[in-house]
Amino acid sequence: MNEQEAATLFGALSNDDRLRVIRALVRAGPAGLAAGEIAEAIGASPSRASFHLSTLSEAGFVHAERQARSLRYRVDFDRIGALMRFLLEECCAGHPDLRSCCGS
Amino acid sequence: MNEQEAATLFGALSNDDRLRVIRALVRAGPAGLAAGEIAEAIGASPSRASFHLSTLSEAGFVHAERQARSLRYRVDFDRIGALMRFLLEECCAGHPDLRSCCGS
DNA sequence: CTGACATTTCAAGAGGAATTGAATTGTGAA
DNA sequence: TTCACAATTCAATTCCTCTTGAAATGTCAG
Repeated sequence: MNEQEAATLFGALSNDDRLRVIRALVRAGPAGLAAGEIAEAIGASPSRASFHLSTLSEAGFVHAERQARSLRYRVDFDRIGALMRFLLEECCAGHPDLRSCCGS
Repeated sequence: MNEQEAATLFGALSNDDRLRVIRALVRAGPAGLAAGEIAEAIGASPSRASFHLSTLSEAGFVHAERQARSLRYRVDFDRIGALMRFLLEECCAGHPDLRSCCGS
């Protein structure tokens, strides 16, 4: 992960619709949510939800799996963790002041 | 911190110039860096560096203090930590899979 | 095969973000 | 005061992102 890639990933998080998508998917847990359910959950049209889902998918924050007529999305925690690690460790050089960010 | 604000803050991180600025400021430590030094460090014109610094400053990730003819910038770790906490705790509901992100 | 449903893709337009170089502001030295 | 320096601000341009609604794709039931 370099600055270029990290910037793209942060860009995928820089939208409140997309943050709501992630939140909804976290709430849904391992079962995930169908695209239509996500659209309804965040109050967006199917087309708009699909646009944001493809951004999140390209970033690797979510993955889709076809299930009958639906596409079921799940969140990828590892990918989110990798971005956090970049900012906290690589970028911020493991600065002690940031160690407390995880509430540990 | 809500999704709207968090999205804005992630937007401030969604640029490789600005990530390099943060990295440079972290390396500089408490002493901080003058705007001109930052511009040189990231290989940008003074005007371009200033543009990105103002974005980071509005987001609260950096703060400036005048020192003679220079403006000295420092990174705000608390602000970065607050955003991380939002994603990890608020948005991601403290999901166990993300607990490992700080390498603790 | 036909029809209905779930979702994505596409084209067009609106709005915001980034880059450039010139002009401006603020600060200090002589 | 005058000059030089440090940095920001501005205007113009370009580029990218987002939104919308219509059209296309893929999937299944009858």
